[in-house]
Amino acid sequence: MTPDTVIDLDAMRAGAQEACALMKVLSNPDRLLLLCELAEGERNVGELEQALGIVQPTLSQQLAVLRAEGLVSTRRDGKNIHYQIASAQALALMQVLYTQFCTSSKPKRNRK
Amino acid sequence: MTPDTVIDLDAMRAGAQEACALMKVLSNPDRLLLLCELAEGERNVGELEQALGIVQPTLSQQLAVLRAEGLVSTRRDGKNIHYQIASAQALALMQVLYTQFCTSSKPKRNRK
DNA sequence: TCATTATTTCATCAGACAATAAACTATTGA
DNA sequence: TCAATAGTTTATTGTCTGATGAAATAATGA
Repeated sequence: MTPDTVIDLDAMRAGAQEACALMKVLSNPDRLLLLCELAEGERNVGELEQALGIVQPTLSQQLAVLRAEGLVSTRRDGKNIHYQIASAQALALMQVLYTQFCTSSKPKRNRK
Repeated sequence: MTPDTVIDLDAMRAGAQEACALMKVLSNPDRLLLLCELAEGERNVGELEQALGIVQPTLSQQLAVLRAEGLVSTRRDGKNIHYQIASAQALALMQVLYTQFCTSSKPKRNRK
């Protein structure tokens, strides 16, 4: 009875839902910067704070979001907690974003 | 006076801001589906409604968002308004999302 | 001009998100 | 055990988003 299109729709919706979840996490400049930084290697919270200039509680809050969504994983080393990217999909997306927004035309944007 | 890192940060922030704007638009399942559908070619509103099963006002509202962000453009033909994708960046992203979330494992999608 | 079809806009309300401050937990070293 | 450092959690509040229903606009054909 139900036509193919309905089946298709369900599959599409499921995919969209999943993709959307990732988009949501990436739709915050701080989180984007965090992933950018982490894309270059493991960092602890202090390093992230210093490199990106995000105030501590905000930073921690956004890291919590990344953790909750499984985009990063952590490793404790004494007082410090080291973060690293844990999602191949996120990494793939970040790569595209990088080539689209950080390398294209714009020569050397030096503002201010 | 201001160290290099600050310059870099500004550039990074600018890029993140821009990328973030696109992520925001993509972080809604309906909009994702709309772009998915449009990625296959021009469609008018009625076709989109039928293909995706999104109720009219919501559909129109989300199309308005896509328009406002310049991700789609329109063309009127009598009573109908045809939509098409107008952003190369969006298209690039959609492609990655498609391979990441729609091709893996899941069977083939053969629409109507 | 009037009715109809196609689409958009407006208004309302509930739920999600972000910035900030304050409190809390864990680890190390004295 | 106490103080200090590194990070996280909680609470508050203002803002943004999205779903929905109702009204408005545009084009066509009778």
